[in-house]
Amino acid sequence: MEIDRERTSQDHITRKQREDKEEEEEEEEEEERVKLNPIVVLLVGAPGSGKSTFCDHVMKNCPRPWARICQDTINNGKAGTKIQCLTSAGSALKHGKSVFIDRCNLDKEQRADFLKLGGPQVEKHAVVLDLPAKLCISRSVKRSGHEGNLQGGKAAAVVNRMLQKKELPKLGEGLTRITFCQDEKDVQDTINTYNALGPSDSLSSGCFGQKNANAKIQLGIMKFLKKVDSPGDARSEANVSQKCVHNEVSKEKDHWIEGTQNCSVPSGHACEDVKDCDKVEMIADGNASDNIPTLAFPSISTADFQFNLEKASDIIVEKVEEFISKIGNARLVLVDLSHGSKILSLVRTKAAKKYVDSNKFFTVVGDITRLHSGEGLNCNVIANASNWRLKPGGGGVNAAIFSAAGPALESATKERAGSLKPGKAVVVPLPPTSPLFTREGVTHVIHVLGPNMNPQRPNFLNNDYVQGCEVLREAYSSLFEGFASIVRSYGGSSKGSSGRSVESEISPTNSGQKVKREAVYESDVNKKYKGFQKDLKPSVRNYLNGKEDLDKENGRGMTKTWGSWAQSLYNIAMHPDKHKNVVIEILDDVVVLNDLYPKAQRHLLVLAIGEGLDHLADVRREHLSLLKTMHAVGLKWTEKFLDENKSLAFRLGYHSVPSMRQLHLHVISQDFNSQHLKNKKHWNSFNTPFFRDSVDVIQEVSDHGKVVLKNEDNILSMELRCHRCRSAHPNIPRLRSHISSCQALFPTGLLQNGRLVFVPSEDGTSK
DNA sequence: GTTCTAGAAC
DNA sequence: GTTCTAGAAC
Repeated sequence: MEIDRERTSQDHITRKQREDKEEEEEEEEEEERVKLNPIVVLLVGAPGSGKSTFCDHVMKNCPRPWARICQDTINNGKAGTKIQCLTSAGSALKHGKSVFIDRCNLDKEQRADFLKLGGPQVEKHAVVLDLPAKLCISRSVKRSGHEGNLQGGKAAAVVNRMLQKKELPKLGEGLTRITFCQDEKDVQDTINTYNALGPSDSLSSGCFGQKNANAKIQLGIMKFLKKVDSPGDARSEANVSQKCVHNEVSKEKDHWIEGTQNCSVPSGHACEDVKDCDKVEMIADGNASDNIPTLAFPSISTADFQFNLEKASDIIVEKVEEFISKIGNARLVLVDLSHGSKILSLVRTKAAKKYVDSNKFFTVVGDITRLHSGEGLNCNVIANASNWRLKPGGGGVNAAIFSAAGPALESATKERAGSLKPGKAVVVPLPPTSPLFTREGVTHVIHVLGPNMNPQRPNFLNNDYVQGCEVLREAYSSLFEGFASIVRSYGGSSKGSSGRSVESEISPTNSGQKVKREAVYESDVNKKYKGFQKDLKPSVRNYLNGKEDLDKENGRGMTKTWGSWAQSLYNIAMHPDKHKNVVIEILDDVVVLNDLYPKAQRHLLVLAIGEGLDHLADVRREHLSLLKTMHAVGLKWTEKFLDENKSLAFRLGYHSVPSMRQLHLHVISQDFNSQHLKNKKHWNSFNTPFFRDSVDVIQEVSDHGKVVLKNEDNILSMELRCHRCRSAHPNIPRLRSHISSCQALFPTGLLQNGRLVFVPSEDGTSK
């Protein structure tokens, strides 16, 4: 009893001392912890993605103390549990060590407990090693030391399974910083970042390195807007993008109208730019309420026709100066889509030097087909940098204007002229039904053809700038004269008719409009080219009859050049009757043939008959019924094949960027069982977004008048994934072996909207 | 589009 | 040594 009491008392003292000591230690630890500012870094990645290697590199070189919590080895060198990892990590944090959580952490649930470690005061980072599945598989196979196929296959299966469940981390989970690594370079950069992290340093918060869907869209927009700056741009692009970043993706308005006198010469400062913005808005607001006859024109010949920019800008300023005095109060506006446009900046500088009146001539960054709706600038006349055939197509301004104006412009143009010579222009009154008329208030389009310095285009001048400059001057003269004739014909006398009167005369509701229009129809400019049209028709006919030498004279659709080997489908489309050995069906608008190198049991091509339809990029609303015909013919053949073999499934679609010229629809069974399927490009061209389902193409053309082609550069060299279960495979032979037996249901995306054509099995599934 | 082939990857 | 890819030529 006595002894017991004594012991109890001793126990009490010991416990008390122990508690005090622990408290002291905890306080010290806390101080140490605060001083060391430890962080938790979750590595996120499949086996073989390089998580441990990442940790090793950082722990070797980074000056702060680290603990690596590895679930694979936490149990005395063997795999342990998540609880063990959490305990161990908590303890390391208490000792002021920063912690690497070296486990896959691929889904949110797996990460959640680790994100509670150390409470909110401990920063949580994620480093996502999102490397190609193929690389992870091959590394994990290698690491296991078993290179036999069986082990390799197992590793692949494990990695695949994990990657399919992968949920990329988000800041909302409780992370303060996320770094995404998609290749070895990203990994090395991230290692360097963490190596440089001293004991009390911290890294900035946010997401880094993510190339997510959003980023792609943004890139697409940037490409679309040609925001990729050309080298030697007179303006600092950094200034420009900072200046108006709020406008870049959303609607662009006003700010981009830059008066010549406000142009910032070579080294513009940000503050000047802001000033410009303010000034510009003021001008634009003024414009919105008035209706001064205005010609918006693109720089002629400097884009696709590769005319020297310095020389072109001299000529523009010279010709503008010459005409500005002749056209009364009318205005000329040089338009370019690109913010960093060199031609605009050259012209602004030169016009400013010559004191060209900035009320009568200025430059605008914007879409020439949306100057009213997009920029608040009323332009009743726009110029088109045309091709000699005066047809839609090609890229750039010509395609944009024809597309925005709708078929009305093409027919109205046809009435005026059939073709155009370099240096000439043709004035085309825009029918009031055209969206350009109703939406943008454009009453006339003036097609103008400039000199060509591009060897890939018709009438190449072979660097002869003496002739080139002459033709370019002539082109601007023809253009401005055409514009002057419009201004005159609307009673806008060269000397000071009011803008308002012009507006009233050309208003769509005005009954006098037709008469006024007729006046323009008979302008000199037009008479001249009606004759010319007859002259050139025979050559056009020759061209249509297959004289391929004339191919190069076709100024449209020339953004892509086709090698001689790429012409066979085109030749078949032009002369189906001469290719009866390969053609299995000839209809009015389409030809059907088996693919010469089928990539599946059934693989045929429905080929469009008709000139000027090289590929999807040429497709416009006017081709909608052709697209539907092609689809219907494809479906008809699919049904025939399904009658013969109900186990097949088919997709009908187009390659975004085909190798062979002439629009062709692939009808292909989804077994992909073919000796001709040999490489990544073959696979990915049918099993990534590079393959555009016919139903989607039809929808898109119907909605937008054309196909939006996102040119993702590496899409054809992407990793190989099964089109059914989406598993990744290291090479073509392995992939083929997998798809020969994969019975997974097709992804839901394919089962929607009739993208996949098949005979449903009795349980209603796609097999 | 395919074929050919050097050389990387296994 | 064999398999596979990727770039050039056509």
